[in-house]
Amino acid sequence: MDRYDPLKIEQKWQKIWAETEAFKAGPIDEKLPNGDPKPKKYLAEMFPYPSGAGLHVGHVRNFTIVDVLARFYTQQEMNVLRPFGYDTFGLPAENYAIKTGISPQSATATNIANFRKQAQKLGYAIDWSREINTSDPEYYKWTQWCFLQLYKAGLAYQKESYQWWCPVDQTVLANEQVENGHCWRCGSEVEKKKMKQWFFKITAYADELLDGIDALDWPDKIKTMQKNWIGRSEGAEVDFQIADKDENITVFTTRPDTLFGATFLVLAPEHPMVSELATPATAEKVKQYCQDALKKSEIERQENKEKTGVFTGSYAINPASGEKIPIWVADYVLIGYGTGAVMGVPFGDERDFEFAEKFDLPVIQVIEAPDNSPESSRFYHGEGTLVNSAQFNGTRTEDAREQIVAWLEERGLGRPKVTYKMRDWLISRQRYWGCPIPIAYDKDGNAHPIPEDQLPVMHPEIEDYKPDDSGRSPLAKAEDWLKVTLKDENGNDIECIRETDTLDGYACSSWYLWRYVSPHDDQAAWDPEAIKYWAPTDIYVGGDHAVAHLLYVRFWCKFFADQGYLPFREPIKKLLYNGYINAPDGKKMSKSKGNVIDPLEVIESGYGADTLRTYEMFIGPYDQDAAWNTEAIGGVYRFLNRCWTIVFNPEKNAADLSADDLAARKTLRHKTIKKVTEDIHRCSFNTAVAALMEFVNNIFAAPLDEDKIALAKLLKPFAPHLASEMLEKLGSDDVWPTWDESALAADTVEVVVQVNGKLRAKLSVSPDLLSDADQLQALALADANVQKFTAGREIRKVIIPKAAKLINIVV
RNA sequence: GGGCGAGUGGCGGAAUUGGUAGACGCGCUAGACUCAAAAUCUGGUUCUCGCAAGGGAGUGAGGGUUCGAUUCCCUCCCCGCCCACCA
Repeated sequence: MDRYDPLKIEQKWQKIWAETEAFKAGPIDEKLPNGDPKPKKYLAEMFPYPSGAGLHVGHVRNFTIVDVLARFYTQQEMNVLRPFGYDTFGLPAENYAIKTGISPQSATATNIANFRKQAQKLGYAIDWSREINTSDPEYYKWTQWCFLQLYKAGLAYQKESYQWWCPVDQTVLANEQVENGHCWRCGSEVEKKKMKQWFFKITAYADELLDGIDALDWPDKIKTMQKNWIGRSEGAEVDFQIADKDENITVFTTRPDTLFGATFLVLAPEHPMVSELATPATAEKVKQYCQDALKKSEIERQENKEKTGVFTGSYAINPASGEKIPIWVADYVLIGYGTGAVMGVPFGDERDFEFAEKFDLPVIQVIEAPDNSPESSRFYHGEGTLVNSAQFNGTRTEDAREQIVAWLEERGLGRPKVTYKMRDWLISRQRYWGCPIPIAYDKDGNAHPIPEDQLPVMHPEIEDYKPDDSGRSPLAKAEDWLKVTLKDENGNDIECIRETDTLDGYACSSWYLWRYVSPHDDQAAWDPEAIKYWAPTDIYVGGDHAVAHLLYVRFWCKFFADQGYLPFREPIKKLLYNGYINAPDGKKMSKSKGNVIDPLEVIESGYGADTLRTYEMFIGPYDQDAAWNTEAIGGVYRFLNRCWTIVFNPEKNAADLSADDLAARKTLRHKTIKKVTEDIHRCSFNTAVAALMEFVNNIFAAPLDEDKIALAKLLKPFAPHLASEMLEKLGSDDVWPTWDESALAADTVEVVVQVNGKLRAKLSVSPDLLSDADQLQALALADANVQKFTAGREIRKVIIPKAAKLINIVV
């Protein structure tokens, strides 16, 4: 007798799917049989970086979620776009090249081939005709085009500033790539370095990026993280005149109501006015302090919250009180936020209070807390009424904020101001393996865009990938490639040198979801008709990049919508943020710990791809982390084996069911169809699989043909090879089954009887009785066990809720 | 320090709108098949008292609302993640 042989079945169907191009998305004008346009679903995972290690179980979870949904919607006769691609630029390939001498181009090609082969072994319903690769000139030509659009609109610009610099990878990093003062890639401590760099002006969209978050069908966790990252705060700028000088220092504050309590000013060490404010007596000390602060790593600045600072020797005038107040320099003030200068209000701000205590600066109480407030009187940052604030005394702090700003504004000393924690996106990288920036410089150093008809700026092949601390990328070594002749507006030649920095990889991934709609288009980044039909992406699945990538895609979407290239302003309708799969010991899988589970080994050990896929869906809720359980996967295999037996083992086919059994079976079948359908809709994949297991346990001894067909159809998104084999044997199509509400009602229903909320009996009654409260109550009270608890007591209340088959007797 | 999420049997987890706590799976266990084992099949499996029928306890701890709370509210404990001198 045959046995369930997953590897044989899977090979057979993978071959059929490849030969028939089974998962090619339909045309954008595809019609239903009745002539209506076919509804579409566009699903995608966050495309992988194809590492040399191949797919890991985390990829499998991520891709399988997309695959279950893609197959589910396909079986529901929708036009499904389920593409796949590779995010190939980046440091690992380059570091590998430095170590081995194998070029990133060649390593990438090898890794892609391996990833493709592995994804095919998992039976994914991918439209392979749409494969993309960000380091392919056909693709990065259009990344460069996107850059030029941003450049033309003034949203790509150069600025000299202090930047995070990773001394090991020898490149600058974006804020988002610095984690706790360490490089996100190599983990080494980062430094600040002053350099001229390219930026995208993401802050131009700060408000829209923030305001759009609430309406997104995304996990709250991600939404909160994005909000915090943008970090909008409303306040005011206030100008403090420098004493005896005709110059101002402008500060940002969210608490203008406490202005009268400002007893000093503090500037960040990097503030441009610091050296000018130092007096001959303090100059040496100030200079020393600023140099030390710059040298200090961000770690040290963060870890050591003990306030430090130095007096500049200069004074400013508090515009409200007219008092002369000292100007200090301290590293607790950050140059990148607000104006890089703050007013010190020790009474109203804990940090300013610590600073004032340490350096013996005066504290003026400016807020009186409400009587019942337990706050200490030494400082208080809550709401209250103003004191020691001249004409504003007695005003509530909430009102005073507006009034004081208005008062300042009338006198030209201040204005309302909104600031953001989010900075512009630093995009230049001094590395080889990235998309070349399509810019060249003339002999005077002026930047010129490369004309669109000369794209792509090809990535030059070089021998030596090593970066150095020159601040220039290895591209500078490609001498022939460097030189380019451009034309000025009069048609005269300009000799130029190309930009040698490359683009942050996040730029490449900021638009790939749109490339998928027309991946081989050589006329445009994306086809306007195709984008109108397919985009925005309906469901996007990933477990990483909560802020960076997912914020950048939204930014580019809004930008290209403004340019008229996209007919929508949010790129992703629904986001599924899947959890990690950890090692059996609950720790993160890592090569060094030797606890990595290799999905290909799981498949080839005999379990097959269907078991692996189904197990990863069954392992727990998709959005929670889960630990791999080497034994539990056997349970899923046994389940699929039973599915196989039901269809292929004829001995189990003899059904000899009574009329009652047949009716109960019909109810069960329709219930299961409903449960699985609804569970997939709400992405509760683990309970959908559980419902199928329950169904199989119930029908196993005597399956009907209808049961087998329903089972195979419902199973197909999870275990597509086995289900296809079953459907072929059964001679059935794979159209998703529907349930009949009327078939869900069983002949008898169970009603639970509680006395004082405790379960005392279960009654089996006809469904008609559910609406007959009196008779139900009579039946319940007649039950022997119920009477044990009601005997001799007065029945005070009987509750029969509509929503539940339950009766609660209160005595 | 701030924000978010979570805490349910030996384990992973289920309970969708306040209505039978523990679905499904692992593990364990008894039986069938077998010379035997594996595989497979059929039962049992929260703890506890009881031969059983049945009783008592029970969703991190304590309190509250309710006829009824894993679910809602308050206080606290522990774990995980994210942000963190952002004025």
